[in-house]
Amino acid sequence: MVFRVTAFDVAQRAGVTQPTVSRALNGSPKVSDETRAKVLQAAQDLGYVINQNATRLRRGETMTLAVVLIGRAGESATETNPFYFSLLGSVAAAAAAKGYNLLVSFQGSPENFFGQYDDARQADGMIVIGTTQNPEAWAYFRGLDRPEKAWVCWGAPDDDLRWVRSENEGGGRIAARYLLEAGRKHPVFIGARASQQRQFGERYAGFAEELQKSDITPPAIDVDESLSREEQGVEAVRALLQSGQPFDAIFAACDLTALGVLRALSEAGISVPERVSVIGFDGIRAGNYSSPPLTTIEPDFEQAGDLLVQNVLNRIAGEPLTQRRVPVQLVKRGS
Amino acid sequence: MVFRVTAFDVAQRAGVTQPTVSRALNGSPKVSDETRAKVLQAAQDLGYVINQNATRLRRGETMTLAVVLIGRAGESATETNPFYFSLLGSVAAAAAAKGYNLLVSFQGSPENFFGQYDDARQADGMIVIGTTQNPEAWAYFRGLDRPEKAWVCWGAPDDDLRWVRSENEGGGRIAARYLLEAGRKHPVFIGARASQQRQFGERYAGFAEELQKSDITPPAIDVDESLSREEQGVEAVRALLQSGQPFDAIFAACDLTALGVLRALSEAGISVPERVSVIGFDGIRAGNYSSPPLTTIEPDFEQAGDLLVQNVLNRIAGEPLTQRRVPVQLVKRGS
DNA sequence: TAGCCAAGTTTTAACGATGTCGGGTTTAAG
DNA sequence: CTTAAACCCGACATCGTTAAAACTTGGCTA
Repeated sequence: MVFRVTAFDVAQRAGVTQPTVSRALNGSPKVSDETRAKVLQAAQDLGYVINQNATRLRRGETMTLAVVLIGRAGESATETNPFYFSLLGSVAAAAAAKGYNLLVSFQGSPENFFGQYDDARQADGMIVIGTTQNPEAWAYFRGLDRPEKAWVCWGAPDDDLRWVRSENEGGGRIAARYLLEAGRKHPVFIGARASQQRQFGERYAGFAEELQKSDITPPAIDVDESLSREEQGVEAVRALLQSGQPFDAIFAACDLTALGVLRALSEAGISVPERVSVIGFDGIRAGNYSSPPLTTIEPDFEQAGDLLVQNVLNRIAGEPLTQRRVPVQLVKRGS
Repeated sequence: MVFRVTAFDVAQRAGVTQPTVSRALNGSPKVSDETRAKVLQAAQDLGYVINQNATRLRRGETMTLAVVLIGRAGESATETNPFYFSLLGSVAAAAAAKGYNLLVSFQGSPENFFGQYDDARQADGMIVIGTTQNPEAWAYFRGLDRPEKAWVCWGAPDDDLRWVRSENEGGGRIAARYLLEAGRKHPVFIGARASQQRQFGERYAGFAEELQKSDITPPAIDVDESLSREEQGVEAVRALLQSGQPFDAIFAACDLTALGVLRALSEAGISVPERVSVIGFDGIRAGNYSSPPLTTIEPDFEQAGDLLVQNVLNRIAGEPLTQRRVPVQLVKRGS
């Protein structure tokens, strides 16, 4: 067994009692500068590191947030969407800035999440990030609006959940203006608009609203939500081609779908962006490597992380959610 | 404050003492079936969930592993390489299977990692995943081979660190055979072979060894390690073209580099795979979306996670590392 | 000089679990 | 019928910290 230095050891060396060490190190005002200096010196000499478990037991808080990543049924979130990695990185940065640790889970049934993290006091709050393509996972969080439960989610299939989301309508409008400026006359939306994915509906709404100003009513190809996002793009393009309706631009509900769209168009011999413009939503890295590189609407990842963390901290403090919309911007690439 | 049920409450309801509750729930043989049933019933009635912090303080172990993700200096690991997301997902699955929680960090100086996680008893062991392009971060782990420190890393710039790696030489040989079978006569290796990235050197070694059997000595384009992996591919192709040496196949040290290679070749008007075959290493998702889709050597991610976790558990138990090589396989796509 | 206040400490008591020890019951052996 | 060995379970100590209460000082007021 390895020898560990406790606050008691520090106290002995500094010639004070152990609680004084605690107060000195925690910056309590009720300790003289002289004593504090002695304690700090002793702590440094001995290489003292606080035992977080003792603090947590005593204080009843963990300074830890749990992040639960939900992929499609039977699939890890890593396979479902690389977007989540960016989001996770941003959440990690925001949590670290606030002094919080991050516990992540890619596994387990949602029913157990609270037992494992919240009830067992492993985390003070919980951030849920996942695909709406896993409705069973979300079912649990629906109606879990009890005040003592501190959680916030990204996206969310329902408006009444505690979500943080992109400025989807604004993003849709940006996409519309971009396509109009590129001289497109027949834009089409592809995405699971009618599904549980509220964000997609919002994206379409902004898109349609903006185009309406130019007297264009963009058709929307609703897709089969049981397919992967990418396959959705492929299938939608096939359906679109078969329908025979004219189109010269596609706004895909998300980047993975847009990549599927690019593939399907390429296979059909339709050149992008010459004959058809394609724009996605999310700003995933793979969009850089497609041919042509994917133009997209990208949320401000840093703010996304900040808002998720800030809002869950609000919940922990018993306060309501504050800002919940993440601004987006157009990233022009080649499509 | 929210009411929480403790083992003491359960004990009262079951009509036993609190330590008996502990024994009953932990499956101690020293408790009668009858008593155990009473305790279990009481626990269920009250919705008892154990307080992990108390257990951890008492037991001195946390059942938690820390994962530290290291990106390029000033960059989050999420930006550096999407490969890490797959690895993280696999580690999470393996840890969950062993009953371990996962604490992740994308931040902080390596000097603080042990203080934060190991010394403060927030984690029993540590898994370091990161790019060799951040030498300062690795410097700390060098020489940190003290037996009481339980850590394992992916990749690693030095052979004497506690690493887990892909079957790099085997992968190099597979790449070589693949290119030979495709009828290629002038294969080239692109990658920071001479850098601190040991894995790249191994990939080249296997590649060269296998080609040697056909009396081919593949040239290697060593690249500037200060560039991103992708830029390395771009620059290497430019250098290659400028040198005027003939080539009809490229084995890139990693997928991001391969994607850079594809881009540079495309810009130079060289068709893939007609004039030049390209093969990468890592199996990142973005390789699916390039044009053409990237052929690559992919490690078995599940095993990668298992081995990282297993080896760090070995370290925790004071045992040596066991299997450390992750098998790889060829993923044929279009390049 | 008694009385009081404030500052700085020590004392004491948790937080919620686990492990050791020992005694009381029951069962089996003598 | 006694006695020893299992077998259970309760009492108590403990992990390392923080918070509240009690207690010293010294300085200042009345």
